[in-house]
Amino acid sequence: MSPAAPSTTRNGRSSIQLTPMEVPKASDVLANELRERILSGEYTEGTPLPPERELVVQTKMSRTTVREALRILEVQGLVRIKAGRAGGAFVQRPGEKSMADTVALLIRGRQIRLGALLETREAIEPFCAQLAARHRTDEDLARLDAANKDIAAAGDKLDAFLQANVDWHIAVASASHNELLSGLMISLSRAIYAATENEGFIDEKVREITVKAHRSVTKAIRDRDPDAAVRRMSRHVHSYAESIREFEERTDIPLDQEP
Amino acid sequence: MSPAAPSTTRNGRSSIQLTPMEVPKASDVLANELRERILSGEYTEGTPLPPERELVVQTKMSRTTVREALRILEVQGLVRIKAGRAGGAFVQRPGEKSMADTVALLIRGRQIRLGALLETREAIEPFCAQLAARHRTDEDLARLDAANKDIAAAGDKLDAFLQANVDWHIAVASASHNELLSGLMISLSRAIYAATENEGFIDEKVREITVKAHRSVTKAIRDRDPDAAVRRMSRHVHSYAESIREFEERTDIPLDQEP
DNA sequence: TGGTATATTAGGTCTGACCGTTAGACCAGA
DNA sequence: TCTGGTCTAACGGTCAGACCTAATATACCA
Repeated sequence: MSPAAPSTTRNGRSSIQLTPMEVPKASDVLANELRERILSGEYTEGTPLPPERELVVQTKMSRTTVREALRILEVQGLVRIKAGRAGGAFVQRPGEKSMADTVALLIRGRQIRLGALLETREAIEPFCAQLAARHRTDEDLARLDAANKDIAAAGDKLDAFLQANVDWHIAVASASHNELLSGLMISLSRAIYAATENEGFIDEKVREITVKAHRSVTKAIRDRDPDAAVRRMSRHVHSYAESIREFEERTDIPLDQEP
Repeated sequence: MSPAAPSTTRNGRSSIQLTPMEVPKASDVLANELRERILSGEYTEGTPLPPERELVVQTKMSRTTVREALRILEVQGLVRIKAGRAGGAFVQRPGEKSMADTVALLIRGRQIRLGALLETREAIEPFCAQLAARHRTDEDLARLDAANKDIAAAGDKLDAFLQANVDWHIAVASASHNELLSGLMISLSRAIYAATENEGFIDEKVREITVKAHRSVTKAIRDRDPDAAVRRMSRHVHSYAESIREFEERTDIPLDQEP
């Protein structure tokens, strides 16, 4: 007797079950192959892939297909494509940029509230500060100090203030020496920047408080005091978020509100 | 006299200054146009874009160009392309999936340490639990309970245990009702799952502790007790991370270590 | 030596054709 | 009435070949 003979239903039919099958497209096959080689480290950063016409010869695929595969990798941030002689597809490791782009798409596409962005920052950034206090280098400190200087020098120029503000937050994230966290923070910072740049709530007082808070967190990081860093950063981002929330209530113009 | 007449240099040439200009590719132009329309909500989810050949007529571009534009949007998760009759490009909002894919690429591409993943989870998840305790619905609770049931029923089947584990963590994230945070957690959970599924450190004791911890966090969420939720979750993910770190030291096989 | 033409090599775009898959309608046999 | 076969139209997927455009290497000339 066969060990696993398919049983039969009332129709007398075999009850073999199949799952929906996927038939990959040629361009996907090539893209996957190349992606695997890039991620495995077989091609190091900056290595040029063969020219399109050469890939056509090697793969026996049409140029259309080859180009689609390259376009996929380009959008995923795995290659950078240059035109002209000595051009071609150059291997690139995905960086904060592709991450930030995806986050930006998610935020716009899902109409994520500004409040949710601020909440997320409240979750991540204190921890970043803690790690920064543990792992900071002198170079990290220099960047923090530079940002503090810029933000003090910004005066009442909103652009300069916001830019220096973002720079400082990114410097903290970088000092954590956790690339994933810093990538997230960079994405978040950009998104919050974009969402607040046209807001009128940043007045003299907000700027003053921000400068002070940044300095005190910077000091904790300089002194390698993780507890103080996490506490002060937590307080800072929380109060910043609160003042934005208050401002939104006050002005009664809730933007990006969920339906 | 003309108000802004360009001065002339010794060459007799006009001294008009131009900044470096970018010449976008045709496919990018179309992709940007369509992306803008999708994100602005002009096309709602599920609406089909015109067929490729129709876009060719409308845009006066070649089919090659149109297809490249659609491919870009597909990779960015903004459309889903189906072949066959009544096929075409259907509008899609970017979701956790595209986020998770990008995170996965970043992790592999940058060779991010498992330790960094665990750190990141330690940063995010306690905050998720806190929000979950505040905003949970009964539906959220049902999912948590279901995951708890599955994890208890998993016995010593590693697959089932890990899957139920991930389900529970995702359920917590969803209960926070912050789509950005939950998207991040889903990406993270998948990555940690992928990095630990072949590890032998999950023994009887680890499973037991995990089940208990999940239950206690679930209770805090059920009781709408944010403080307890954040405290217990923090303790749970921290001790989990610690035991992985210990295991890695013990087995002395540091994987994905930075150079 | 230094600028300038020219050739070469790459990607970017276009055309037109054909293939493969799918939904739907219709028909024929059990 | 169910089941399967067949046909057609409407899609995306793939292909081959051509030409355009940009960037650069290189030879050339003042």
